[in-house]
Amino acid sequence: MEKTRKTTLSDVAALADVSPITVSRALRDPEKVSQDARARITRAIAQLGYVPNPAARALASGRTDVVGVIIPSVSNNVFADVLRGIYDGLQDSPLGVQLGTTRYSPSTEEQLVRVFLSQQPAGLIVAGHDQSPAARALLQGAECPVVQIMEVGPQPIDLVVGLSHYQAARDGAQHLLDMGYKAPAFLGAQMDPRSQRRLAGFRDCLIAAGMGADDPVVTTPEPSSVSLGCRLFADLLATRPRTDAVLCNNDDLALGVLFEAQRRNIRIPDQLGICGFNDHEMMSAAEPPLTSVETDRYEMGRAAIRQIRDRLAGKGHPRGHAVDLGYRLVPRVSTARRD
Amino acid sequence: MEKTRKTTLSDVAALADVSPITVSRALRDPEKVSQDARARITRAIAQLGYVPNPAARALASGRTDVVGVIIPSVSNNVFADVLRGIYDGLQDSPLGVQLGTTRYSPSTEEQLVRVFLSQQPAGLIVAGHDQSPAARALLQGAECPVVQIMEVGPQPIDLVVGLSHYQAARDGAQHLLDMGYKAPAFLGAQMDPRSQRRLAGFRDCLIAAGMGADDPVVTTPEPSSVSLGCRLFADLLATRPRTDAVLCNNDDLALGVLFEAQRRNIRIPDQLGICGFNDHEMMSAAEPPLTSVETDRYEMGRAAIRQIRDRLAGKGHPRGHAVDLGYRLVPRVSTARRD
DNA sequence: TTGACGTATGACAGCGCTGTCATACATGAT
DNA sequence: ATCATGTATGACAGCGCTGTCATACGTCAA
Repeated sequence: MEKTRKTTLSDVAALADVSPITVSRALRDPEKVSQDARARITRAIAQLGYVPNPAARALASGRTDVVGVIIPSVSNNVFADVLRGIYDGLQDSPLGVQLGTTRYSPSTEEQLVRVFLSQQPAGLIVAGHDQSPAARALLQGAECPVVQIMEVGPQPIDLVVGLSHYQAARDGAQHLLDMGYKAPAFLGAQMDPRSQRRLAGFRDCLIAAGMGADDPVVTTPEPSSVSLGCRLFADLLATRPRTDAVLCNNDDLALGVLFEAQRRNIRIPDQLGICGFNDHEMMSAAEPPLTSVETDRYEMGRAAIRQIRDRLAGKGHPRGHAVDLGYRLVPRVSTARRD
Repeated sequence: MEKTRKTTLSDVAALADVSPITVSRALRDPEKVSQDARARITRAIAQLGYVPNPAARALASGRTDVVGVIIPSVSNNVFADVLRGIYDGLQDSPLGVQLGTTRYSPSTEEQLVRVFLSQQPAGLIVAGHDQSPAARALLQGAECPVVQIMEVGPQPIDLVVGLSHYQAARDGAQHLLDMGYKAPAFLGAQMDPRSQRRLAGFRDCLIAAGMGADDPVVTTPEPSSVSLGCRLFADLLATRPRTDAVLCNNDDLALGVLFEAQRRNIRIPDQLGICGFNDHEMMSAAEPPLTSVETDRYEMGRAAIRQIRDRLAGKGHPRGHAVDLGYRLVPRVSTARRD
């Protein structure tokens, strides 16, 4: 490993005929440096191809330009959309992203929180409200802004951007009843805490409608997929053949249900109503188009970053501030039963 | 910002009654420290809740425990799978991930390469072979292992894990001809360099079959989606009504074609053959199941990390080593034309 | 003229860790 | 007894930057 002796601040300073501190200031706070010096410094930087060393900056200042993002998984397209929002929100800022995935394990999450906080990040984004007590304590003591995303809930750690999964699912279930379906069921995979809340919303809707005796629910802890939607729907039909509608925990499952119904010549929406969750782009393209509960994952990421940037700029919201992004039921043909 | 004066190596050293250097060694190279000292140090660390400062380590050693990953987009499920492989490959290692997205822009990519390299990463993973000359030069001069993923190609920068998109698409096109389709077309979105290579494979297959005169290709630079598949297919039918098969640049488009065909009562596979690309999980679940060219995105991520870890451990492959993961045509009902 | 104040710049020390070299002692071969 | 070798540990300096305080020089009101 031959060291090429990277150019440093001092090299730039020497060439620009100022002290290193002035260069440092010119980089971070150009206002504070005279036009003249700034011009010479800029030229010297270009000439030497100087690139600052983030580790040195972090060590000296105790801060970094990295936002930690801790989510359960990258292959869930919900989080892919959130990440896209995060990256777009970070445009034209010096901030970068360090990403960690928990695989839905609270202990992994706790470890990631510990590691990320040790890097003294500019901010931290974590998914959900179900951190372990130790992780919560760590986050509570963090010196940087912390944003919990995906869900609004009681007892925020710091900032929150999300929606009520309970209400969203409850509205989805109500929609099925409103459209005249008599025996709706719930299909769920990957039953993480948010999925549990959605299930609770479904159940409470049925109870409120006087249909609480039965509990038409098929779930599995397996990760969600379209194939799994096919299988769960098959299981559902085997045990509850009179089911006439399904509220799916997410859109992948809903798509699987559609395919399985097509295979069995079950007519959508007359014999079976289908409602998904999140309103992924494909839902409107399907044949027939599938009803879903729209959530704005992209905006969730953007808003989270906005919270952090505002806070860093000193004009942010105080602790406990929550943004409820809401949701929107998007009725399509798949639940438009003709009576 | 009240500073709580983090506990440092020296604090641990004092408590364990050794010098700071011994603590440092105990952390990085436990073999080199006596049983006895190690036990005392471990106890002291636990007692003080000591967490190392990565910035200080990076500054002193000139290295970090971060692997930079530069990909075009996170919302493309191809890259989501790759990322999953990367994270799984990083299990039980001290390495973390810093993720950057280029949005398919070479200049953004170049900037990310610059920024990431300035952090002196443990390794760098970049998608594709189409970096700008400046980015290539930077990567060539990098002191860390660099892995180009997705695609095998000429003139690797360092290490490569990928497959031939040209060949894969050519085989997909040949499959359509083999199944008796007479007028296959190509549908493409997001025409990045890899897509261009796939298109070239399609074209060369037709030329080899003596069908080169016509050029049945509909593409758009828009990002891919299921809805876009519907639209491109509609466009295709409008201009080339005699088309009897489509090779899609990816699975999203293929799904869109399926839905649009269903809407128009076009029978799959007899009136229309459909072949996707990547073989995303949903392809086998569709009705009818959709033929696709399988690529192992997950393994691509894992293998890339394996290359880096091996290299860091000193037992890696030399510069220029390429792993061709291949591909596999998975024929399903959507191309099983009955003659 | 004097002092108060604002602006541009610099000196100094130190952030927490590791690379390098040195030291102390034990072991075994000669 | 002598030396080479190996093992466990430590001293020292410094990685590249920034926080803090100090300095030099102007400007303006009294």
